[in-house]
Amino acid sequence: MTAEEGKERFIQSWGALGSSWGINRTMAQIHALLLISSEPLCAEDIMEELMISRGNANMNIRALIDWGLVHKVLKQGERKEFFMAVKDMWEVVKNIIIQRKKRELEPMLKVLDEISNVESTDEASENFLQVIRDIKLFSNKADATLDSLVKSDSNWFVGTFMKMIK
Amino acid sequence: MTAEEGKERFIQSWGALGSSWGINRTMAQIHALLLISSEPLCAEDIMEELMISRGNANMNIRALIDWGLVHKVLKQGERKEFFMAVKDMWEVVKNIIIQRKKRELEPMLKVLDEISNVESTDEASENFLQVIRDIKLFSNKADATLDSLVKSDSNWFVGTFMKMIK
DNA sequence: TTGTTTTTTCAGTAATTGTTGAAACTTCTT
DNA sequence: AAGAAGTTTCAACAATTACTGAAAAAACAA
Repeated sequence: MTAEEGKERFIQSWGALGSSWGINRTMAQIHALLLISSEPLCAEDIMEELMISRGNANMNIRALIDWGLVHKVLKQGERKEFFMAVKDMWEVVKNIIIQRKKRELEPMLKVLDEISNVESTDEASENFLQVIRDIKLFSNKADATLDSLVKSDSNWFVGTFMKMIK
Repeated sequence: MTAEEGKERFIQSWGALGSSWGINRTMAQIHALLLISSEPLCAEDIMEELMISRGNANMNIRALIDWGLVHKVLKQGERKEFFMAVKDMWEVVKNIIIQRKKRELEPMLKVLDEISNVESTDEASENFLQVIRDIKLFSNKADATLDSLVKSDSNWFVGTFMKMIK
């Protein structure tokens, strides 16, 4: 396999992985492309490499910046913007956790709180409340755990965690 | 909020949550419905409650069984099948981890292995290889960590983990 | 074996989600 | 201020994904 084929393969796989996690294919592919690029790329580079339109490129680049996975880079003497991916994997995963927690886990916790105020009348609604309480308990633990995880450093994950739980 | 409204709310939210994680809305809604039901339900119950077709119900119930999130229950004297969700949240999350690891993480590890065999010719492909190696290292750690997590028990998660990493 | 009930499959269709491309906007330069 | 370079927006369109409903298959009963 040549380097060129390897890159192509990686971009495709990363795109497919994104897809199955609710991240659109193109956004994941742009991320992959920037990850493996040694130089910051501009919108045109990305459009050309992935054969996508300007609008598509722009929207997905903004989304990546929004997720904290890509940074804007200004080259002196150049007017246009260049983009560079955060390459530290721990940083990448941390940012994804932070964003998804905020966008998905926290709203769910809010809903669970609201729901757990229903008055239990019969056996069926008693069961309902019990399930909601369990999920709430579990979600709160997960929330707290993710907070700690995000605060801890890469070394901790790569080095210590496995010994602790083995 | 009445119990009925609460249930409705929960089913909708769980469906939306599923959506943003690459799980189809209906599958997540069926899961929600079974979670909060005190009795096992049959296909017709589910079709009626969620206003979906028989085909849709059937396919998504099978998928839930496939993921280990729902079990088939046979009531004596009844010919048709009934379904019951696994209600222990730890068990639910564990099964989801097992499945997604198998379906997504492991194939990605395979791809990374293949890719990391490209010969490095120039500076650009050297950078490429370095990124791939980093991702591989990180993914292997994640893989091992998830294995341990799945082997550990609920109590560990709910009780001990947070103290350890604080 | 034949009829009845239940489950499964899948081609066609519907709904959702993602993409394009051109116009509007912004920023910079002279 | 006018033009050039670059960025953003979004209505129309395309691609993908999900759902339906009816027919086939399977499971069971008499």
